[in-house]
Amino acid sequence: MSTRQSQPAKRGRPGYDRQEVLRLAVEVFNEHGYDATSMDMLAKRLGLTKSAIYHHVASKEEILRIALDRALDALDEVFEAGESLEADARERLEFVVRQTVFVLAEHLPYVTLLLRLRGNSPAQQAALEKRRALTGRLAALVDAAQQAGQVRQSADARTLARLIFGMINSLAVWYDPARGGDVEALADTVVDMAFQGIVK
Amino acid sequence: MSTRQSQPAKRGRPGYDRQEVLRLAVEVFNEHGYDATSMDMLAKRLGLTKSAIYHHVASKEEILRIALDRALDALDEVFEAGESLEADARERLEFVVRQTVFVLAEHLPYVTLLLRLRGNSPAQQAALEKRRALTGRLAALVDAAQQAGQVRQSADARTLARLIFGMINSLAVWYDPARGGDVEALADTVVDMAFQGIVK
DNA sequence: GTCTATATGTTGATAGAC
DNA sequence: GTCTATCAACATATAGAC
Repeated sequence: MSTRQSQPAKRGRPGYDRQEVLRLAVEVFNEHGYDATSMDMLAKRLGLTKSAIYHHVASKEEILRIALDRALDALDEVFEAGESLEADARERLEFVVRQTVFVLAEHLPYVTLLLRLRGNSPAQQAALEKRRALTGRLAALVDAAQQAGQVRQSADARTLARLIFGMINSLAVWYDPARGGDVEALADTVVDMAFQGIVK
Repeated sequence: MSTRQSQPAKRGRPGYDRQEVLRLAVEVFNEHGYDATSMDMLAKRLGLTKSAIYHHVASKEEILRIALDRALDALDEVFEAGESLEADARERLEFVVRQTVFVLAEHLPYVTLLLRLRGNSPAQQAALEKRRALTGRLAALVDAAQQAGQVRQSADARTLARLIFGMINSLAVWYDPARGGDVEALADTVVDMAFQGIVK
């Protein structure tokens, strides 16, 4: 993952690398919302001055861009893997739903940030566009399962996809990795809820 | 609802009442997020200056408070009605799920605002607290249905309640009252998804 | 009921010393 | 790699004229 392990004990001045700045910045963004977070709040969390942050990153927006890419890349990988599975439509769909839960749980802060965007800047708009694309891909998987007679057709694929994502994405609101623990069980619950609702 | 109808044709100066200021303000809040919305943006939407707004409302936060109350009151009514229904646990739960969809559709901008809060101010924190209370009440309804053997017990009531709300609340992200149209059908879809997933 | 003008603080970002 | 000092822009809100 990271190219170098952090020093065993970093005393005195922090001496942050970009990874650590990113991690803490995303934490603060999620506490107050990206727009409501000032560079000074970031500085206080890092134990630095505002100016010092600009040694690590070019701008507030750059931090956001990198953080969003991390979430989007992880989600993209899930679809990539799911769509190329040698299995029937229902199994491909189930794979994507289950793995998306794992991505949410594993990269929770980054995905949370993604899910709360309003599109107030270029970086935000680009991310929202990619989110829409993912919804489209989920809808395509649902549609395939409908064509195969494995999912009921009383509702259209896009609506079902949105409701499924709605369920999964709600994890960002309430899932606490520190407490929750058993992600496998959670993924089972989500898959059960989704499928026993849409399977014919 | 309102104590007086607006004039048939208001030419020239707008002459807003609080209702209209509220409606437009919530619109702008939802476009950019509450925190990222300045009084000047509100002013421009209203076709007034910043100062003029303060004739209608005491502060930016007051607008938020009134808007949130509107959403919370509507949701509260649904639970009040559902909990006092003379029916079995499953029917009470279904009633609340269905009616909540209607509330979302009818008061969409106000509920959307509520669902996007981060707790950055007293008014926001108070609203989040009330939201948590509603989740608790939904969990209680799910729990009752589990006790009655009408809902499977492989997952705990709170998790199921959160997933159901996650599904419903996602409407705020994608439902477009101008296009969508048939709310009855949508409510049916949501109820079907929720129940055929959790009924034993 | 809206305006201009202003008070007072905060914003993201830069310059330049150490 | 962090600091102090500073900038222009913008924030919420108020005072007082019309």
